[in-house]
Amino acid sequence: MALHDQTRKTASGDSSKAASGDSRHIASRLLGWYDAHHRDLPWRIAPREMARGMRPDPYRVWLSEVMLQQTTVEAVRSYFRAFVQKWPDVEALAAARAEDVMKAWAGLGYYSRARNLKACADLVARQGGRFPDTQTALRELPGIGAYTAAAIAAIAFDQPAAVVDGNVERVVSRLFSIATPLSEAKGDIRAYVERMVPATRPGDFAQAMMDLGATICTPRRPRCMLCPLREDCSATVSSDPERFPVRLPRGEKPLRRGAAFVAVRDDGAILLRKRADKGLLGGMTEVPTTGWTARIDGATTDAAAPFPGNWRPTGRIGHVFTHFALELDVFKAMTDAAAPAGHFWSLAHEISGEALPTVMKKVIEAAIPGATKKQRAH
DNA sequence: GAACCGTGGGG
DNA sequence: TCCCCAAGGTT
Repeated sequence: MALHDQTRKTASGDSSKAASGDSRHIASRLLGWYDAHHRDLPWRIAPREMARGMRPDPYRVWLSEVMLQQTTVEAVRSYFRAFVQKWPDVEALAAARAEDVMKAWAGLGYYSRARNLKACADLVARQGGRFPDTQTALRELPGIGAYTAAAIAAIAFDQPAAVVDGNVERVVSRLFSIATPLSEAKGDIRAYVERMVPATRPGDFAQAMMDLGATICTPRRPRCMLCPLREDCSATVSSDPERFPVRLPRGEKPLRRGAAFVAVRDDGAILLRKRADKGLLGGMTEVPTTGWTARIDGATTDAAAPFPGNWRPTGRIGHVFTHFALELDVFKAMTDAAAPAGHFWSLAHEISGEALPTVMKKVIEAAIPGATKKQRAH
């Protein structure tokens, strides 16, 4: 695969350090920065503790890495705390009910991660409770792809794996001013990283790259003046770092519409049902809705309501998913009917604990303000 | 390779 | 308000 021209540049006598591609130099400088400026994270063993021989718990590394897929550190913190408190090790998670795992994951998004997490825990527990320590073996577990396998191998098992995530892609594409679109440049970026990975402290190197991307080499307004790789970076020297990485323009998000039905019993219980295990919001709980392309007219509404009743409009909510936006007209009715097949009544004090994705909490809040908030005992 | 799959925060 | 996009994986 075609590496960029940094090798040639160096060989042809470019005396400046910029874009010199001195991989060893970059790694050691980055590790020095990491020792002083690393973030303190609940799943991380700090450099000083690593030096005293402490090692991260593979279970916690795995759990955090899955939670962190396409998700910010701040969003993950409270979920990670709750998970390790409920399920301290992989055997505990394997013993848990899948339904409870979905409930604990509710709100974090990308719910297939939760299903794969549970499936992975079941597998690992069945095989003795130890995670595999190689990239290849890790890669075969559900929910673990190229990135996560490399991250676990490096961080938990001290292996010199090339860990390439969005942060690393951004840092490297700036270091070498990679002008080809990111989708095409991934191979080159990986090759650069493979050369940079140090023989010692590969896990800290991986985390250092990601910390650098998250705190210094940010997508917008990078803090180049604070960057330990400033003198190695072609983007700060010769151009505008915000230009990299180059991304292709994305398409328009279509708008879908539908109606949602909040049936309320006299005691405040709400009628819910479980979604199919696969696809959008798979395995999560919802209130009954029409299809999400439906026209909002009387016929559609009556046909899709869970039962005939005095459905009254009570607002409209909007929600944006990865590849479409959704508007739901919310209808509400009081009833004392029995739950139709496939549905169940959730008592008022249970609603906050249900496996409700955010869009469904919005729907319920539109009909009954405060219904999804945790009740304070008094 | 491309589509699908959530949510929240920053600018 | 709107746009960007984050420690990606699966099909």
